[in-house]
Amino acid sequence: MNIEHVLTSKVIAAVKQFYGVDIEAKDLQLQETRKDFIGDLTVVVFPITRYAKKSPEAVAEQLGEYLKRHIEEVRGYNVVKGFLNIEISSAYWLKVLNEISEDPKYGYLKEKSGRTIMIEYSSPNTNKPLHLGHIRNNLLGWSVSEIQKANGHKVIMVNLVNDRGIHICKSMIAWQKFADGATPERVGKKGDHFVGDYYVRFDKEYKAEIQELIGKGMPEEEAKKNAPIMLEAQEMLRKWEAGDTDTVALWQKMNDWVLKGFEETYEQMGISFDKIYFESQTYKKGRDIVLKGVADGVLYRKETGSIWADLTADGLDHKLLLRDDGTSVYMTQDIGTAYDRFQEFQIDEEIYVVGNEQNYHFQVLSLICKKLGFDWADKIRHLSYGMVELPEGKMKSREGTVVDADDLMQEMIDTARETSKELGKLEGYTEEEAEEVYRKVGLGALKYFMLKVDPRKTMLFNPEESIDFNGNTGPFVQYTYARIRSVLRKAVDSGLSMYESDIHLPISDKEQDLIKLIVKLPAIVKEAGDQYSPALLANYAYDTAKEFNQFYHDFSILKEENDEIRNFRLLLTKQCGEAIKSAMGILGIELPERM
RNA sequence: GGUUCAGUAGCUCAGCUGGAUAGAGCAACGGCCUUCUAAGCCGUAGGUCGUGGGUUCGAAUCCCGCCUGGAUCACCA
Repeated sequence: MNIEHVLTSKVIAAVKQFYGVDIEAKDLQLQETRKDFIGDLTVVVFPITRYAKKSPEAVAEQLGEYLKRHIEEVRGYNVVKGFLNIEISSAYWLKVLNEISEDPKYGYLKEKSGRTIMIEYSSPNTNKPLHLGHIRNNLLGWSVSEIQKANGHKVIMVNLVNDRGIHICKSMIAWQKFADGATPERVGKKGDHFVGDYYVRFDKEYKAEIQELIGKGMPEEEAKKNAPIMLEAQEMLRKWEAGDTDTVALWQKMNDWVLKGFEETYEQMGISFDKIYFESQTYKKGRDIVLKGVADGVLYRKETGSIWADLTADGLDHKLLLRDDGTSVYMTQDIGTAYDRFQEFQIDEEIYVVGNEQNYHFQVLSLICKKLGFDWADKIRHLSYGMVELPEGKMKSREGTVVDADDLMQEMIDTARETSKELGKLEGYTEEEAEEVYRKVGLGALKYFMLKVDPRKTMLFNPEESIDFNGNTGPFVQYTYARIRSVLRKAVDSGLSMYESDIHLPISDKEQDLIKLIVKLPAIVKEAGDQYSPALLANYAYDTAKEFNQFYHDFSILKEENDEIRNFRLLLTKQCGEAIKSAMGILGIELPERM
């Protein structure tokens, strides 16, 4: 039984006894005592004052006395204004620490919730490589999935690859015209980068043609529509949709190159999927559902034949669902795929990890699904995240200010290598072992930097700062963990055993603070799950690492002469490492044993 | 204009289901390597929590107005 529950129930009992009023746990405010005050937990008594008809101080005093008498673990209390600060005995914290040490996967909930959550993330286009924005998406999607798993839910991670459309045709046309039979293998380039180059090439040619037409006196708008290369791309899209054999074969070949490239990127990033959907196979979906919606009178048809949803009653506009020619649009597809997924899987929730530029889309999606009468309409959820900006301003592919995902990851690893070598770390490691550490540190820096920020917020990615391994960064947490492992290795080497700590000596405040942080982990995992926010876990890992660093600095561990104290500190060190490992592991950040 | 998200130290971010004197890191300045990893630790300095009202014992946190910035409002995806 956790001390907070005990306190809560006893306070309720006391209020009942003294003031004859029944209050509920949620009306009670029990919080951690602020650092500047003495105590561990604080009851805010202001809300109780109105039943008691006494001053806040008197109420606090009365409750404090009661708690001290009735709860063994309560060692003492003090009252400051309306705050009752309760001091918990060291014995309690030691007991909890011992309990935690028996849990091999501390921080992960053991009981299965029985809930299944589907998470769709990444969703790349197959015409160019992944960039900085995708990195945030991928890391968020992955860590949120892991957080939900840690909360005992079953998670199905899916990726919906956008492998069709005019943008793909642009790369295809440019390749046909300018590649002269080149392939990624022959050129020695990653497939997604290879294809992306032709996408850029298309844009260059397209712009040149527009200028040429304008030079001949054509208005800009018209020139954009009539540039020969654009007409070719549109023609290619028509051929693709008609199932033209050569076009489909080329499309297949180029998509395979790109997807192979993506696989490498995903692997380097440490993410994966349970199932991959391709838009080329799903883009016609949803049509029947929409037509049924018309029959049911939920949707309406215009004279020209197109089908719409009227959302003006909800403060939104009219939304197109089927074109005049009867083909689907993006929204229609999403309705269709969602429908299919709820048919195929027993899922209790579906989360889409998509940038906030699509907030409107998802608002409309859930509204229309509700109108269509689907009972799963309220089970879909948009995990919206803000854009990633650069110090110089926005990323623009046309202006060449895009930060490429592969390049960035490599740059981070290179910097980790340089820094590590400069500091003369990792002596005695083989080249291979050292490389593994550089990889963990470089990627850890990137991942932590991205995940520590509240997903909803637009974030600024400063490449230089992320490579600076000081402060609130992944490498700092990793470094702390490496030191913890080092201490534990040395303990083993010198034959020190680590048994349960049943010391009766009082432990210091610093040590108690550290235990309290360790104890908090499961609550943080739960909260992160409720809020779909890895940021909480990242900041928790940092807080714990920082607290450990102070402890490490102030107290001797291995050199402590008193066996009981040394063993206690070793156990504390070990569990601190476990807590950090769990938190970082859930975020998808690996921890090196040395660095 | 409609919808929506945000605005906290010079910079990047925590804190937001109302609670005590608003916290970190970076940058600046000053200390600490004969002692378990100095990618570290300690200290100094830095704030009208965008703004004006309201709700109450109490507001960075909740409500309303305003200001500023982002996103979005296609027979694109």
